[in-house]
Amino acid sequence: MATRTRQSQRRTDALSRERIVEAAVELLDAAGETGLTVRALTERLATGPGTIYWHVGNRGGLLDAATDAVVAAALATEPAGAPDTPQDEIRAVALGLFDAIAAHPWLATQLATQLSRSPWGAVTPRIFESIGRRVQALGVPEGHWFTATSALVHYILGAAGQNAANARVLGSEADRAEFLDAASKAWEELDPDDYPFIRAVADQVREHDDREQFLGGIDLILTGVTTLHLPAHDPGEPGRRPSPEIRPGAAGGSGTSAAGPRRPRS
Amino acid sequence: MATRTRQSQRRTDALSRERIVEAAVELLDAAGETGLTVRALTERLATGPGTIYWHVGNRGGLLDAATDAVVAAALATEPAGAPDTPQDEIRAVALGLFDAIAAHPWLATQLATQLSRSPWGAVTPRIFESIGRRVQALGVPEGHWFTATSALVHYILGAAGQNAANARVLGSEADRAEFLDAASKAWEELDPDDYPFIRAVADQVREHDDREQFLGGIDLILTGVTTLHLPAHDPGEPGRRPSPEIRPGAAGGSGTSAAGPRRPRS
DNA sequence: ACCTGAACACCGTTCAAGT
DNA sequence: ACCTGAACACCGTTCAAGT
Repeated sequence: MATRTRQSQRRTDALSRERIVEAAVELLDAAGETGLTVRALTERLATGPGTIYWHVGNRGGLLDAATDAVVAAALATEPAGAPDTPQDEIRAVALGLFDAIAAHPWLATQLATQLSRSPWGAVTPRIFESIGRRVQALGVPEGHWFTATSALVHYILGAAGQNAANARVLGSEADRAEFLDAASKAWEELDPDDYPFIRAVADQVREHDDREQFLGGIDLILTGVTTLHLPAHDPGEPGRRPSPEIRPGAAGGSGTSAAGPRRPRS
Repeated sequence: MATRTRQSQRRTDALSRERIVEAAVELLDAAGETGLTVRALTERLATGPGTIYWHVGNRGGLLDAATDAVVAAALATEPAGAPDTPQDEIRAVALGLFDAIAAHPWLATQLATQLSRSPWGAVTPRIFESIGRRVQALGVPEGHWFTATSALVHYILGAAGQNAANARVLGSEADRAEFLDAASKAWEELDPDDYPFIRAVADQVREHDDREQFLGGIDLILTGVTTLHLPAHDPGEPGRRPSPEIRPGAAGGSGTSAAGPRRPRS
């Protein structure tokens, strides 16, 4: 399924922007960001560079379009039917992005780049909107909407990217233990005087389950979100608690584990 | 101070790895990641490409070294003297990275790339270690160390990167309102049916203060961290609260605004 | 409207040769 | 040990020319 040799037989149908983007995603999946070159695309689609530029502008536009397509597909898998709690929906959206980034590791860098180039580009608003709406639904006061959504989105993209980096190296499931072992070995080789924390945490990393760990972070932030807003709180100064009391049942807490994500591997 | 024309006069002193990295940082600051080319370096240092490769290997190594140098400098500015709470120290480290990324916008993409390529590279462990040690000091149970540190680090790098992207566009302080205005205008132009959340949040963004907003996110996560671990909690399943009760004063709460960061602009 | 392909400027990297 | 600079393979992009 990977190496369709399309280049020798002549195309009869017209080339479209979608077909070019599709081929770009295939190249990116196969060889990462550096694998997407105009020339490689040109061969795969049996055409000339001019065609690419006519349809998608330049390489940057192509990367944006590929990113957009994959993220849109991931976000489109909305929870079918059953009305979940906002927390569960946030977990579902987060896991959807987590899996998309695991399947397309180039997405991580691409999304980060897009966020720190033109934050109001094509894909980013979609992600913000999807998470932000659920933050609203949690009952978070308006003054915290942006902060809470930012914390969730940045964690999702960052943690998923880091996971994809690990996952990419190991291919088969058999390599997994070996790789994680090597990684935590590398950690343990760091100077114990300079890196006591990392050495202490190395064992946890070796034994953790990716998705469970990821969701743990989501729940941590959700707990912060639902805990932080107090009745007598001034929204004008977000994130500063004027008093140390915490209202217990705020907006449902972080998770009853209901509609919990399908258990991952074994 | 920017355009020292070093290229015409002959060097008398030997070239060192540090001088090359220093020049690389200058190029990156001036023209971003694409501004760092071996040829540009070659001109600035009045030497040939062979010299660069002899000292630093390849372009990737140069980028890593530049990132490492800037981040190390940012982390080295540890709180002098006064014994702060772990929360305040985390805020200080976070602000240090925030400012470093604001001063060197290319750092954001670079750190993200480095994290999602070899997460156990050169710089990343330093950041993890710096934050992780304070998470330990908060009294977080060992099972949550990695999750809590990940949430903080990913938020810090992601939010700082997004801020740097905004800040870069506007140069002078006068442009600021104009730019934020344009940005939130762009948001408001989005289809109201597809993007109700973003439209609703646009005004907040226009009026927010960067650093205050950033710290709000830190406090939100810190609240989650200190709230989530309950006495009767099983560390084996991180992030899932077995019961909806919340212990009030957990480990100090999120912040009394003591030792608060120097107030930003006006 | 859509496609071709030669051509251009630029890039990272190598390496034989110098001191 | 350190530096030079010509050379190579490759890249994104343009554009006159075709259908």
